[in-house]
Amino acid sequence: MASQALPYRPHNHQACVTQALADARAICRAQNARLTPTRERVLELIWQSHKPLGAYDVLAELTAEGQNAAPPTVYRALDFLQQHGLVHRIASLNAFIGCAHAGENHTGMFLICRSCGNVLELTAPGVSGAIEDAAKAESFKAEDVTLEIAGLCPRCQSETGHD
Amino acid sequence: MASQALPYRPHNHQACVTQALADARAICRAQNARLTPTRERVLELIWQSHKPLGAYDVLAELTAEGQNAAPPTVYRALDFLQQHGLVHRIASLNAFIGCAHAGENHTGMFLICRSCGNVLELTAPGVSGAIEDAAKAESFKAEDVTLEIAGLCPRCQSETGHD
DNA sequence: TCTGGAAATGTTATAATATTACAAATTTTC
DNA sequence: GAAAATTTGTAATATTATAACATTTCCAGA
Ligand SMILES: [Zn+2]
Ligand SMILES: [Zn+2]
Ligand SMILES: [Zn+2]
Ligand SMILES: [Zn+2]
Repeated sequence: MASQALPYRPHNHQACVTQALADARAICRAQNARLTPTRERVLELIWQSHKPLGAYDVLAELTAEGQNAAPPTVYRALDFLQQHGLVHRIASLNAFIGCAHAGENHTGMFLICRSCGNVLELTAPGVSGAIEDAAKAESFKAEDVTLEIAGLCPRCQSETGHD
Repeated sequence: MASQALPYRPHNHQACVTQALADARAICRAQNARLTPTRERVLELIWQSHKPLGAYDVLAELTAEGQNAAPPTVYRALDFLQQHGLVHRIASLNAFIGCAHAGENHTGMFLICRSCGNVLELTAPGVSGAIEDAAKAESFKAEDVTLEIAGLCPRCQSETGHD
């Protein structure tokens, strides 16, 4: 069996964060986009863990740090990060998570554990292909796909199984 | 080419509504669930068209009709209808639409036109299968799938093409 | 037909998420 | 350095959803 994906096992998460920030800087530089301090800090907060964070959770952190922040501060930063493919919004949770495939052209598919809250972002060509085919069969021009699967991650399945 | 799906062409929509209500009554009877007047009226309002309706749109209608309605009135009715598979919530729109496959065991896939607002609910076995495979590959136990495709419906594509 | 419990509804208040509008400051471009 | 564009500050408000508790309606069993 393949080793479990990152969110599902202990790992040096700081490495995830560092890598994500480095990627983000490179992507913004390449796109001539300004990763300002607030935007970068919001991205870092979003990457705090593999669990999605609500906009108002981000806001609370910024406020706690003494930043002069209001809802538009956060939503603007999140809009910027979304537009540059650095974070995703999870519609079924009204929350945001760092993109695990920033820079790659991809359709995110999210496995959301209802027990521990961790989210794994996948790129599944088979799924994307099947979706495109289904849309094409209806002559529908697909532009944006929201695909979110709620359930139990491997770790949480085994835990309940041991009760 | 196959004829276009219902939402995308003129049709006797009242027939859709009548059928949906008849199906709902049968399903509730079979499940020993009470399709009370408010619940039935909410379902009928949701079926008003093939465009999703917000909870507060429903509320406004009920109020206009002189019903003594508050947000919980609507959300309770919607919860009931969702639980019995009669309506779906579209997470990316915060809105609700009548289920086009009530009674069938299905995973809804929604094609949402960003221009006209119509939504087509599909059942695509190929897509469901691919999603299950992808989840299984991560040892993830999928329980609930949110699949919403935003784009342009056939009608709206041809209109923009003629500009 | 009474009656006790369950289910549904009424009512008020509030929580949680997101946007509008306009002013001020900063950065970039020329 | 001035004009233009972008970003940020600030206050108010819109939109979506839920909590909490009282009241009513329904229905099964006595
Ligand atoms: Zn991604
Ligand atoms: Zn889990
Ligand atoms: Zn359905
Ligand atoms: Zn359309």
